Amino acid sequence: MEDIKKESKREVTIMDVAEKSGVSIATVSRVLNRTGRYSDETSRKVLAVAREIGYTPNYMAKSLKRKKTEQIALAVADIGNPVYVAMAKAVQQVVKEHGYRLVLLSTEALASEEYGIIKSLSKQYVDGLIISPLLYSDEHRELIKQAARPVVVITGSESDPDIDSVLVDSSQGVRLAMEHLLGQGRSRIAFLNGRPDTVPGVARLNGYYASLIEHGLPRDDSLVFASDFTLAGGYQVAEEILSRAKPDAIMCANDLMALGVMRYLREQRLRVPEDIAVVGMDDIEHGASSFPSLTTVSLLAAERGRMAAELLLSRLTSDEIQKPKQLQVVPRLIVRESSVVVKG
Amino acid sequence: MEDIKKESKREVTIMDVAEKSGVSIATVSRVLNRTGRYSDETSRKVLAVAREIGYTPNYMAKSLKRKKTEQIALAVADIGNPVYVAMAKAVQQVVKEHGYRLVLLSTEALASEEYGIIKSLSKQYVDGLIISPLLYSDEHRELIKQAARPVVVITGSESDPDIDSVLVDSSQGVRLAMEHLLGQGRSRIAFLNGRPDTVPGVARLNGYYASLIEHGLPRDDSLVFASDFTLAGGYQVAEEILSRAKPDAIMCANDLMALGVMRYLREQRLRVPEDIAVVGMDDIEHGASSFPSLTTVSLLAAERGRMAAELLLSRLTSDEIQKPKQLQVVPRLIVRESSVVVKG
DNA sequence: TTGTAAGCGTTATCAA
DNA sequence: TTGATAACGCTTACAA
Repeated sequence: MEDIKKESKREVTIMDVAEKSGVSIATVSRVLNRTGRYSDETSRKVLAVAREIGYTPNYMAKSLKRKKTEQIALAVADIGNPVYVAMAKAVQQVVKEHGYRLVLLSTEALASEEYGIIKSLSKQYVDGLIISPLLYSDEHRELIKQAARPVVVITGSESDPDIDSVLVDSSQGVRLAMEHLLGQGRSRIAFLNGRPDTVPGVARLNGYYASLIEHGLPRDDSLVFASDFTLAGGYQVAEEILSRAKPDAIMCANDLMALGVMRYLREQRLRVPEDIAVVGMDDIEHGASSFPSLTTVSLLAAERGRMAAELLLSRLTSDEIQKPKQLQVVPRLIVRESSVVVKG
Repeated sequence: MEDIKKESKREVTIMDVAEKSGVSIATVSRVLNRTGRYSDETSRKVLAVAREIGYTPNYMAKSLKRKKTEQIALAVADIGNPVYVAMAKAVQQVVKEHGYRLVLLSTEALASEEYGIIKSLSKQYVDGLIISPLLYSDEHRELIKQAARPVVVITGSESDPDIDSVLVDSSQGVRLAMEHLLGQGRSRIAFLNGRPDTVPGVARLNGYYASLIEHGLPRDDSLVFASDFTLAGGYQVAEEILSRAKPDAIMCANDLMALGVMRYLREQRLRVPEDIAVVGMDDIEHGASSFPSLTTVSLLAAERGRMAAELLLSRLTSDEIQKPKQLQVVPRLIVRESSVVVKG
C-alpha cells in the first residue's frame, strides 16, 4: 500500500500566526499589511512566525473584506490572433508595474461570454476590465455603463461618450491601403472581410466602399468576400476569390487572412505581387517575416493596450469621478513586398 | 457641471433578494443553487425578484465559504509563442465543458513568477493549476508537492514520479529530425538552440548530441548556437550561424526561430532547401503556411493541453486520493518543403 | 419547506 | 501599542 493518505492540509491562517506569536489577529494583520501602529519587536516576532509556519494570505477573504483583488482582466475575442497577444503583452507590462496581475480571458467571439464577463464583473475576481469586443451591441454598452467596476473598451471609431474607450478608425486604415494599391496601378481590388457582423468587419468593409467612392470607382459586390479573420479562413476562401473575382489585388481585413491567401496563391504558382498584390491589416510580427513580406496597416495594437491599461489603472487608483475618456490612435500604412512590384 | 456623482452603487446581495421576496437568505441561497428543498412557489418568487433587481452572486464570498472558485489557471512562459496558444485553446475547451473557467497567466519565463504562482496557489482565485515551466528546478518540484491545490505539470521527459505530469521527449524529437536531415544527404547540420538553461533547451541540445553519436558523427561545438525561442531571436542569430558554421542544414529548437532564420536566408538570397535545409520543432500553424513550408516535429501541444486539463479536472472532481500520473506523448516528424529538395 | 445562526479568513473600528 | 469584535456575502447544519 502506498503511503498516500489525505493529510487534510488545513490552511495556515492569520489565527495560527497570532496564536504562535502570542498576539491578537488584529496585530498580525497590522504587521503583515504595514498598517496602523505596532512595535518593532512584535513586528519581528510576527514576521518570523509567519515565515516559519509558511503563512500566505487567503486572497478570497482579503478581497471579500477589502473589495479589491489587485487583478485586472483583459477579454479578447481570440487569443490565437497575434494582434491580441501583442495587446495583452502591452497591458501585462503596465499592470505589472502597478502591482496588479493580469488575467487573460478569451471569449472565442461569443457575445454571451462577453455579457457574462461584464455582468458579473463587480463580483468577479478582478477590479477592472479591458475588453475588446468583436461585437459591440447596445447591450454591451448598457452593461458596461451599469458595471460596478471600471471598464475600458478597445474598439473601432464608433464610441459611446459615456464609456472609457481606446479607439482606432480601421475604416480609414483600409482607405490608406486602398489608396496605396490604386497608386500601384491595381484596378480590380477584391476585398476579403472577416465576419461582417463584427465591429472590425463593418468598419473595414465600409472603408473599402468609401475608398471606391473617393476614387470614383464602381461598387462591385462580386469583388467582396468574407471569412473569419483566421489564417485557415483566408486560405480556404482564396480559391473562390481567384475564380470568381479574378482580381489583380486582394485587400484583406487582417494579416492572418492575408497570410492564408498568400499561401494559397503560392501553391497555385501565382506570384505576389507581380500577378496579384496582397495587403493585410494589424501588422502582426509574422507579416514582416513572411515571403513576400506583407504590406499592412498598423492599428497600433500594443499602443492601444498600453493606453487602455493606463486609463483603467487611473480609474482604479483615483477615487475622483472623472468624465469618461475617448482616446484615439491613427492607423499607419506599412509598405512591404507584397504590394510593390520591383522593376529590374 | 456634469451630472456625474458617485452613486455609491451598493452591491445587490442575497439579503436584498431575501427581503424583497419575503423569505430568508437561506431559502434564497437554496433556490439560487438548486440545493436542498423549497416549494415551487418560493422558487418562482425568488428567481423573479433576483432577476428584477439584477442580483449576481459575489464570487469572493461564495468561494471563501465553499473553497472552490470554478476557475483553473494555465501558466505558460510566453503567450507570444503559438505553441502555448494551441495548448491554451485545448485546455480552454476541456475546462469549459466541465463548467470551469480558464485564466491564462504568462510568466515571461521568470522563475520567480512561477514560484509565486505555485506558492500562493491555495489561496488564489483558482482551484488548480496547469503549468508548463521553462525552468523546472528542485524548488519548482518542492513547491508543487507542497501546493495545497492540484497541479499538473507539462514538461519534458524528466519527471518526478510524485507529480502529475504530461510529458514529451523532445530530445527524441530532435533525433527524428536529425535522422531525416542526414537521410537527405546533409552533413554540416548546425543546431540553433533556445535558452540553454531551460527544460526544452537542455533536452533538445541533448537530442542533437545524441543523434551525432548515433550516426558516428564528430561533435563540433562551432555548429551550436543559442538564442531565445522567438522569431526575432532566430532572425538575429542567423547571420552568425551562416558566417561561423557554413552549414548545409540548420536544425532549430523551435518553429519560431526556424521561421526567423528562414527570413534571414531569404533576404540573403539563399534558397531553402537547395542551399540550406531548415527544420523546426513544435508544429505551429504558421509553419505550414510559410514559404517554403517548414519541416518540423510535432510535440502535440494541443493534445498535451487536453490531457493535462482532463487530469487536473479528475483531481478536482474526485476526492479519492490517487497515485500521481505520468502521461506521455510521442513526437512526430512532419516533413514539408524546407528540408527536401525536389528534383526536376 | 423554511428560518436561525455559525462560520469561511480577513480588515477595520472601537476601546482599552 | 494592542485586543475584542463586528462586518464582508455567502453556504450549510440544525431546528422548527
